[in-house]
Amino acid sequence: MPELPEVETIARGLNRVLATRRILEVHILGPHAVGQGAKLFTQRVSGARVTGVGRRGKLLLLWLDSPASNAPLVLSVHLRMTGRLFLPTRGTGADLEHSPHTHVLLRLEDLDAPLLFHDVRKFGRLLALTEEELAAWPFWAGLGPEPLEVDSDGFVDIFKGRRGRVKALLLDQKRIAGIGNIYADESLFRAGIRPDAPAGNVSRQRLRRLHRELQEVLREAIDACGSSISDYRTASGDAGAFQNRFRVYGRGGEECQLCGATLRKITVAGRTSVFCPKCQS
DNA sequence: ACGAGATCCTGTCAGC
DNA sequence: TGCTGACAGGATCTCG
Repeated sequence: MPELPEVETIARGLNRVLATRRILEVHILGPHAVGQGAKLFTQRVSGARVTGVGRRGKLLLLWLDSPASNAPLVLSVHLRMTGRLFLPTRGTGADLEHSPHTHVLLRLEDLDAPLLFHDVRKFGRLLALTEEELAAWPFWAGLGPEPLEVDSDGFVDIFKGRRGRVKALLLDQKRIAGIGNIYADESLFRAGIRPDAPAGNVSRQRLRRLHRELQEVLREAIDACGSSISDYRTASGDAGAFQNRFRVYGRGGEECQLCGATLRKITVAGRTSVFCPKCQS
């Protein structure tokens, strides 16, 4: 599931290859993938030049100079569960160009391989927006701070006086952007906080530790090019490596690496959550 | 303000 | 072998 480190890895990889290139052709094979309708999307993206690729939360952002618009446009891509935006190479994903799960195909100047949007579960969406439209998009406007930019005090304020469970707040993109199930569970384990702890009951000191551990696990995961557990791949189609360093995610029933206790699996905020009953309180 | 549950979607896997 | 049901989860919605 692409979360902040995975989207960051894809953005960096795509930026190296796509920046300054012009999009020559737009092929929409699965119209559901384009939230605003295929016609407007194609009109805006065709002929546009990519000026840069970035990220905000879990959103992948391609900045465009488009002949269809006087002002810059942004191509926003939310990968949700199984979405991938990548350039197939001979070794990786070349066969996916003709996959029934490839919903958008972009041809760029001076690139043999097309840029593919591939998404088995069809939850991902692409939007080509003006900056005004982006600013007016409720999801965008409501995004919380970036976890690698928010300072300790700002982070602690997210939880202060709240009755919700600490993991539910971590997953809420309006409170803090870019965290999903993997990095919520991993950071809570490292900070010694149960996922179902009421946020208001967690001490300020412990929340400061969560801030440090969250930033640390995100940086480690970015350095490892993200976690590949099912469909996620980097922009060039390679697997990430952080899945080999999970301490709790996906390990329910196994022994805790720190104390040997059996890791418990519960549901919090509708998500499977794994934690150590001895190390996390 | 919060939580629980349903929704969307399909590949994978356990169980019979 | 082949079927069935559970499961995975990000965002959004409704209901309590």
